[in-house]
Amino acid sequence: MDMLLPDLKLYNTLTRQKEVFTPLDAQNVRMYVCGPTVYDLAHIGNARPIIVFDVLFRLLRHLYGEKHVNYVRNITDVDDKINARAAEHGISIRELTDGTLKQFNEDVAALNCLVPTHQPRATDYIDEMKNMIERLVMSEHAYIADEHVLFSVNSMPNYGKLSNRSLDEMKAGARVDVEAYKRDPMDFVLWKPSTASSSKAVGNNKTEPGWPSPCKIKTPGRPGWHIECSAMSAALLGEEFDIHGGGLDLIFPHHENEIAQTCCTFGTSRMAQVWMHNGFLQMEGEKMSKSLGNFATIRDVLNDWPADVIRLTMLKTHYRQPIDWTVKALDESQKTIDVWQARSDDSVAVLSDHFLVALADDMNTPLAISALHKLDGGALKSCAQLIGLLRQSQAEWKHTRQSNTNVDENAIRKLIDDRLAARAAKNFSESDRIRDTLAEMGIRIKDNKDGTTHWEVM
RNA sequence: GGCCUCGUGGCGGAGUGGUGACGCAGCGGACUGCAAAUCCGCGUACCCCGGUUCAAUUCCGGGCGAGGCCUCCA
Repeated sequence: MDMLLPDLKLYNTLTRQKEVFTPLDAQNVRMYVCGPTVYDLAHIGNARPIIVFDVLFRLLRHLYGEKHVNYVRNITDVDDKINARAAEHGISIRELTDGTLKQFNEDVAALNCLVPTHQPRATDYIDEMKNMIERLVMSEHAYIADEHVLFSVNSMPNYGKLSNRSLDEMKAGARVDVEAYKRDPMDFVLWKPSTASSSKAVGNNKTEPGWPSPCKIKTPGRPGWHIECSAMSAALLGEEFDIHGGGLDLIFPHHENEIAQTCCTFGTSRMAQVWMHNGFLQMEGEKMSKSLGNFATIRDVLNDWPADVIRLTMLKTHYRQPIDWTVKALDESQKTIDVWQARSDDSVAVLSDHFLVALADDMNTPLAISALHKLDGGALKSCAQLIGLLRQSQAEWKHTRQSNTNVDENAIRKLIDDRLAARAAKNFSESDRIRDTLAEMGIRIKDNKDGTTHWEVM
């Protein structure tokens, strides 16, 4: 049993440096990561934070014990994009979000990600949100205007600390029209009114979702996006917790606003100790977008590549760096997994120090992977499994690989037998021709010393 | 315009104030009828210009280049 527990160091966006991580309570290490808005299939870029923080979840469980890590990844199921999409498809909002959430859970499970401790849905926390909003209004951090409730950024001296920008700078750079009811252009919405008329599909449960509003506002309304995460994290992890993660793009305004809401509601000086942000993914050197035609859902990618290949490709680049998602990189990863599958076994599990130390150093997965290349047997398997790789048996892996091509085992066997016969007759041109035929089918063969021939999917 | 990243060999990608990680590709060898796989062996890489230093790819300053955010995009 390996007893090495290296110091975990994490890069903190708040301080812009790597820091030794000390949980507020080692018996209950708490992490919150912003999850998907369930209006459509998640794309491969969405898979990056899912996988990155899954690795961190696994590492924390290793360091602090499985029962002592509390990981919350929320589901945003109230949002204008959802309303629009439901109307477009002529289905109810709940039908859309239920269906999309089911697909998301399937995709994430297929990527070998552990299920978080909690996966709260925003609509189950409306009361908590309203409660926070009322507290914020009472303490004059928020105000009511035109049936909206807005957070007053000027009420918070530290506003902008996470993204390191001052209110003056933000105003100078503002590029959007400001609604007249805002006291300050940077004030953001905590609650907004819902109107049936603003929806194109009136009736049949397709109007904007609405709940009784807080603060004696008569019109039913719905929460702003930022307040969801503040309410759910407080409800499930408390007023202060350890790690808050998400994509780089969420630093501003989403996380900045979460901090403002949470700290001003509870009178605390911080929401999370450590703020972590993953970099973005590009497709073959270009930004992924539907207009460029290089948009891929997790499902699309899973259709072409095994989960281990996708995970390894994600983890070959450090989580804070941009990734260029290419077929070439995926191909390389597949070769690597093939080799690792052949080299690993279920013998005694030993975690490599080099591997663990690399992982503990701000999740330096590229360095950890380089350590993996030097391992074999049970050590390779146990280390790889710590980051969610090599969880399939060799037989399962072989099956996974074969399922990517159309293999007809009988036909292959027949060709191999024919080739063996040709070789026995020293008819090498014929045996080479058969080998080429097999190669075209995506089958690679090896002649063993004992005269038999082994085949596998390329 | 403001804020924040980043520029390492053919490619991907770590790291370090002073013995050129690691993987892929490539080359040579063993093996093979020939291959494949495997094993062994091969690489004068650190954007440019200054500065600090005995010594800089690594620290500091400037420049050039790329990307992200400032729009409820992971």
